[in-house]
Amino acid sequence: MADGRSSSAQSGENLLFLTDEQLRQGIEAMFFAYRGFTADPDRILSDMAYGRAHHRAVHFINRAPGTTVNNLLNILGVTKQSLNRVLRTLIEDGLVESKVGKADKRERHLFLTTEGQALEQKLSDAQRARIRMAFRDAGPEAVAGFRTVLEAMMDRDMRTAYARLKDSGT
Amino acid sequence: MADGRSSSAQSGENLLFLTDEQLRQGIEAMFFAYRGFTADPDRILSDMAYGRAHHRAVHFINRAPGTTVNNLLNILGVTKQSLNRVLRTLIEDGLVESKVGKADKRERHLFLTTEGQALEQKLSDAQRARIRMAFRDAGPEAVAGFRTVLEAMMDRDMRTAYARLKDSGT
DNA sequence: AGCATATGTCAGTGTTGTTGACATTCCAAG
DNA sequence: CTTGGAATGTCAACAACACTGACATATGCT
Repeated sequence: MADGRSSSAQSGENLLFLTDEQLRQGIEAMFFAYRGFTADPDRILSDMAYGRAHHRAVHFINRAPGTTVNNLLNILGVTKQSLNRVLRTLIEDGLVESKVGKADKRERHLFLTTEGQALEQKLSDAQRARIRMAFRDAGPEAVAGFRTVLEAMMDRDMRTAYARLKDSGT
Repeated sequence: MADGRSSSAQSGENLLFLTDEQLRQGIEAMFFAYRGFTADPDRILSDMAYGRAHHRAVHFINRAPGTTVNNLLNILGVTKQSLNRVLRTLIEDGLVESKVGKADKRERHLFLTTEGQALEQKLSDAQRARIRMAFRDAGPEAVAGFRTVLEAMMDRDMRTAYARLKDSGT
């Protein structure tokens, strides 16, 4: 585990894709790609008073309208103080509406206003355009592999959250 | 471009993997996976006075020993002030050594000390362990697709930086 | 009634990023 | 040799986003 070539070679099979060198390339690819992944929305947001955290909130509220604060907290994996700061500004600016729950009045259900939907569209369009191009260039098999690997590197909690969103989206 | 189903259907071919729904799932997969990607090193770093930026600096200095500050700046895509703060603490703590260039004495060439290499190992091992597991579970074809898509979503600059690193690693 | 849950809020702190301004060192062109 | 520009370092101020800890309020459940 210390020679830097631990996980490769000497295994009859074709495990060359598990070389430390290959892993490191995967790590660096992930690093560089994530920058591209966020670059377009970031550019749009930097002109406004919002940041990446607002984008994430708006994205998931749009994805699951009526979601509760607690649910959003779990998906985003941040503290309620951190989320609250973001939500407050979004509500003040009229992009998000917070409705008291009917069944359980402690809960707040979150919705995008028309204006909020407009922002979500704008950000999504920019991000999707890049991903669409990347997907198209890479082809369907590559995309399937991409998704498989990403799913395999999620934490358990994230994987279930991801699966729940995925299933609800049909 | 506004009906949310713009890029799918009506194209004789099998372009269902370019549906807005599929793109959105890819986006969410990327979001959740990146959290897993950084989770293990982040845990280690949180016990020390360092953060993710220190990890990145140490990673790339280890990757290309003797690299200049300017080169590192381009790879990391941050301002020199931001990088300088990180480098200063790493140098003060004896993890990184900065040597004045021979040919051009304005340049500083960066190297990891033994202690710095130890930290890099610790962080890399944690991160690689997860990626290795993900790669193994997904299999070589999926990994190839993963890399293809990631590369396709990089900015042009990042793609060349990535390629340069990749080639130098043989 | 009493405890737990869901949410909101205040105060403080840390990491990482940004701009802008300025100093130093040094190569290279005139 | 002087001057302009490149590479680097440093200082100050600030913003975004995360954290912890503490506390308040309203509500639900037993």
